[in-house]
Amino acid sequence: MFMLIDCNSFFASCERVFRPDLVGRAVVVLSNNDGVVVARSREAKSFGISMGEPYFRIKRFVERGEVVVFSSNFELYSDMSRRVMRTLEQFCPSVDIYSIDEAFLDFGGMSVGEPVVYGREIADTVFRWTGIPVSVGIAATRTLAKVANESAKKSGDVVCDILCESDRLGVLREFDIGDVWGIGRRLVVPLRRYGLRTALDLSKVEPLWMRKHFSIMQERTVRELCGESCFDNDIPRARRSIQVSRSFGSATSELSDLEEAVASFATRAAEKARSEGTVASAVYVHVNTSWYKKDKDSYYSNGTATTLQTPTSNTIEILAAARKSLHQVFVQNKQYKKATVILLNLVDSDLALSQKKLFDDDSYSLLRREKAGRLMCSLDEINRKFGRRTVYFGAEGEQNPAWQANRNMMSPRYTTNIDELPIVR
DNA sequence: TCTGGGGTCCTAGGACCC
DNA sequence: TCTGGGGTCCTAGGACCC
Repeated sequence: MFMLIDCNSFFASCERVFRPDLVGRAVVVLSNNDGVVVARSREAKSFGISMGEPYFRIKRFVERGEVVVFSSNFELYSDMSRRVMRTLEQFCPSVDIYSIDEAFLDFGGMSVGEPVVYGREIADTVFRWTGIPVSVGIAATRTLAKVANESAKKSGDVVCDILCESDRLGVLREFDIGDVWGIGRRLVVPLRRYGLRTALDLSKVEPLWMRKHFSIMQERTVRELCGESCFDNDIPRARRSIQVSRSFGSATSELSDLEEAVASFATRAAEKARSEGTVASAVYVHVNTSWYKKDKDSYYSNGTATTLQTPTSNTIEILAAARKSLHQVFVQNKQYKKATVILLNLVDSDLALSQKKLFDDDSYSLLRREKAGRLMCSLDEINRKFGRRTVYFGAEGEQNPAWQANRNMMSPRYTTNIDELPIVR
């Protein structure tokens, strides 16, 4: 038995926890740079605001006071997510965090009494302890648990249980094939051509036919819909890449601006790698102009990777590689709107070091690497203790440059910053 | 005027090996 | 007419997820 716990309108719900005056009102949260809508409360959905809708198109609602809008406050959402996940751990020994707002509880063959009652108890507790409303889907496989969760949300219930055969068939029959987990926009088109409309239709397809015409992933989806668990023994592997990218507040054609932006992103990526104990083998840098500008001929998008001689998480080495990549893709007279830095082929740093010792007996270079490693540790420690950017690299430039993203409507970091705690009068 | 960020996996094809 | 068999590694592109 699996339970999928999914937070309702997660980012919007986080904002409402500290703004009870917004309960019952239409709330939306915007992406970075206040670009598009990424979360909507139920009330906002009823205004016809869709996911990914550009902000400027819904601004009129905001100006009329009908919709309340927030810039994204990831520090708050990450902390609230952590609280929700901690709560879930009280209820199941195996909590698989699938994204910032959802987790699979894997009960295996464990008995929890009446599943629906247990599911409701989980939802009640999460709400009482964190203020976040959740929906619960219960089924024999992860894909079916996703279906059940959607179904609960659609019907306005908190819990949907499709463990028994008749419930499974009943829900699948009403479930659109395009909403099935693993069936995206592109696959829906050919599937419909074969006459498949609902999740039930999909579940009746011969799995091997599915593999032949699509891929092994879709074959597994079909099996999962029939109750055969195929995604349950995923060993949580360390991620293989780290990406940091941002759209700019305003476009720039200056190499020096891009150098600063890329250096900032590369620094952030290296910090992430160190915190996870991994080292990168290559640094990929990508830049592009705006896709939406009228003059399509001037659109430019290009990226390239620079290989590191020895895999590393040392900011100094990563900065040098990122700069080299940037210089290879930069061209004059383009209005750059976004830059991306990706650390590629991440491997465990201890493993990489022992290999290096095995094949490289240059003790001087090893000593230098060790010293550089201690320097990075000290940087991280200082910034952790005294706040981000207490010490930083000159290459990152000053605070608040032109390319920095707009985030003009951000709520306080209520739970993570001592100066921004909510005040109760 | 104004359009996000961060991941994963699979497949096909080419280069190369014996 | 007919053109081996079995592998690895890498990359680009396409699909998916939230």
